Amino acid sequence: MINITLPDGSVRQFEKGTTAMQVALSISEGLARNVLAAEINGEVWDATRAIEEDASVKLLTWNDDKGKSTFWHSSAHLLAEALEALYPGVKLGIGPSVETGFYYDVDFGDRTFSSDEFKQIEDKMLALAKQKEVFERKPISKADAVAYFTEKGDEYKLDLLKDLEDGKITFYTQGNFTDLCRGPHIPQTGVIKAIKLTNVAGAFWRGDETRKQLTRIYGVTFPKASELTEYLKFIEEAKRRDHRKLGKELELFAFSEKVGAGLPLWLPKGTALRQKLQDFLQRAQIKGGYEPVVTPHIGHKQLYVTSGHYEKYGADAFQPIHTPVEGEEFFLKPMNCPHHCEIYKVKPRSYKDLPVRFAEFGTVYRYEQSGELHGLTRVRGFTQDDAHLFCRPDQVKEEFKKVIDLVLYVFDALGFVDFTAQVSLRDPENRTKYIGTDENWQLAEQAIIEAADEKGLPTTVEYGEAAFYGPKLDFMVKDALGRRWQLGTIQVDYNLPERFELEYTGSDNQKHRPVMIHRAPFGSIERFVAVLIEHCAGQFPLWLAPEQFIVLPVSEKYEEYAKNLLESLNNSDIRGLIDHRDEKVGRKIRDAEVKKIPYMLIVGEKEMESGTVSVRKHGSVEVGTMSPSDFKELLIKEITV
RNA sequence: GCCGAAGUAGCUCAGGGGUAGAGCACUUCCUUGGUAAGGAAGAGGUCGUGGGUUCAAAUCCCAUCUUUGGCUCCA
Repeated sequence: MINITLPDGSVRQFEKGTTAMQVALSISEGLARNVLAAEINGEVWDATRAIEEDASVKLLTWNDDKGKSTFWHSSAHLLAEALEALYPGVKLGIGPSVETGFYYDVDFGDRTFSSDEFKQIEDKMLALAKQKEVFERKPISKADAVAYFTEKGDEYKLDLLKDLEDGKITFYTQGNFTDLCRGPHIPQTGVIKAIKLTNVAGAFWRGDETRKQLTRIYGVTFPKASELTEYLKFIEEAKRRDHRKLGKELELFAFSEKVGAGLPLWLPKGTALRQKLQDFLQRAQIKGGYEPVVTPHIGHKQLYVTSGHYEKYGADAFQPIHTPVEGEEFFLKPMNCPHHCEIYKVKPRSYKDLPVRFAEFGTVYRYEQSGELHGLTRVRGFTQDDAHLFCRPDQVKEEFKKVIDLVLYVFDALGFVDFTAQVSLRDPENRTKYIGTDENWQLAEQAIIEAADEKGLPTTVEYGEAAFYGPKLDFMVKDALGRRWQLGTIQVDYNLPERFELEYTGSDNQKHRPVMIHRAPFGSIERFVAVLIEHCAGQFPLWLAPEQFIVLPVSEKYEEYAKNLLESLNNSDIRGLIDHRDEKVGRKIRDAEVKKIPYMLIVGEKEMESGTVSVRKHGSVEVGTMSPSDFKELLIKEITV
C-alpha cells in the first residue's frame, strides 16, 4: 500500500501502482469523468499512469490551467491523427498547447494548404474524438524510436530524437496514431466535444529562419459546445474593439501608402486624444521633478557610433541621410537617449544636482520588418513618452520606486487595474551578448528586484529578456477582454553613461559615473492609444474623449439657441459641437451614439423657452433637463474624478 | 525578411475574359421634426501599381506596393 496525500492535506491509502484516475473514482464518479491529468509531487502526469510510491496528488480538470494545457496538447495529437488520415504522407513537426488552444506544425510537401479545408479536418477530429480513443503511454528505447520514424519517413521527429536522451523517451498512441511525446495526455479523446481550427500560418522548423518553413495549423477545443460558443463570442468582441477598425470609424488615425507603411497619420480627433494623454502625463512628471526637453529628429552618425546603436542596428535601420558635405551622414533618431546624454553633458554636474530627469515626448523612427507592422501597435515612426534619469548609484533604487509610482498612477487614471510586472534579466547561459561589466549588471538587477519587491508589485522574472545594455522592468496590463499587453517599461542602463563618458563630481571632489534610467509609462503613445481603444471599446473616459458633447437642435428654429449654448459651454477643458444637419432628432441621436459621443444635448421649443438643455448620455440614458451651468458642472465633476 | 490570404466608390462588401454593382456616407430638393436610421433625385471608380497572355483583362499569368494571419525580430 502507498499513501496518497490530497491537496486538502488528507492522506488515503491505495494499492501500489494505483492511478490518479482511481484516486478520483474513490472520491466520486463525476470527478473521475472530469479528470484530465494529475499533478504527482508537483509534476503533471497522465491520470492513468501508475503511481508506485507515496505521493501528493492533485487532480487536474478543465478548471486548472495545467488541465487545460493537457487537454489542448492532446487535441493537437487528435489534429495530427486526423491529418494523417486525411493527408497520407504528411510529415509532422511539433504540436504543443498555447495560451488558448494548440497548434501542430506539419509539412504537406508540395501541396499548398488553405483554411477552406478546416471543416473536413474538424469533422474528422470530432469523429475520432467520439470513438473515445485511449491515450497509451509507452517508454521506448532511442534505437526503437529512431527505427520507427525512419520507417515512417518522418525527418522532423528524427531531428527531435537527436537531442533526446535514451531511456527518457516515450511514445503516446491513440487510435491509429503514434507520436513521440513526453506527455502527459488526457485519458481519452471522448472528452473533446467542441473543435474549432482557427488559423493557418507558416512557421520555421525549430523557429530557425534558415530552416524549412512548415504549415502551422492553430486550433482550440473545449469539453462543452457552449464553451466554444462563448469563445467565438469573445473573438467577435475582440474584433468589435479592434483599434484599427475603431481608429478608422472614429476618425482617430489613418495610414497612407504614399506617406509610407507603418507611419501613422493622426487625424484631428486622434490628435485631441493624444494631446490630452500627453498633457496628463506631462503634468504628473513636472510634479515629480522632471524637466521637459526637446531634441531634433535626426542625429549625426557619430552620435550613434558613440551610443553603440550604429554598430548594432545600422544595417537594419533606416539608412543614413546624406548632406552636400562629402561623407557627412545623419540618422533618423531611433531613440532619444543619446540626445539626452548630450544634454546631460552641457555642463559639469555635481552630486548635489542629481538626480536630473529629462523628459521628452520624443518621436523616433525604426525600420521594423515589413511583416511586423500592425495597426498602431507596431509602427515605424512613433512617439515615446520618454525620460532619462541620471542619478548616483545610491539613488537608483529610490528613483526606480518613484517611477513605479508614476506608472501605477497612470494605469489607475486610465482604468488598467489588472497588471503584472516582468523583470527581464540576462540570459545566464550567454553573457557575451550584453554590454557592460558583470558587476554593474548585478547591481542593476538587484536594484530592480528590490524596488519591485518593496512596491509590492506582482512580479515574474524572465531570464534572457534583458536589453543588451541593461536589465528592465516591463508592465504587462490585462485589458477588459483579459488580453495581456506590454505597456510601461523601466530600464537601468550602466552602458550609455560609460560610452558618453558622463560624469559628476562627488563629495570627494572626484569624478564619478552617473547611472541612467530609461522609462516610459505608456511605452509609446501609439501603442498605448491602441491598447486604450481596445480596452474601452472606443468609449473613452470623458476627460479623454475628443468630443465630449454634441448639441442636437430639434429643428433649425433652435440653431441660434444651440449656437449660443455651445459658446457658453466650450472652454479649454470642455469641448463640444453642434449637429447642424437637416435631420430629425432621432437620426441625430443615432449618429451621435454611433460616434460614441459621451453627452447629447437636445434643444427644442421647451428648452429654448426655459433656457435649459435636455441631457442624454451615451448608451440610451436620459439624464434629464437642467440649466447649461448645471450641465457644465456635471461635466467638470466627471472630468476631475 | 519568410510562408499564406486579401486589395473593386469615402466606408462595408458583391461580382468576375465582352462597356462596373449594392447598402451606408456625400450633394441638391422636399420635409421643421422631441430621444437610435423621414422621402426623392444626383454625383462618385483607369477594379492597388507596372508588365505579359488575348480580338478583348477588373477578371488569367508574372512582378511590385499596401493591408492582413502567423513565423523570425523588437534599441
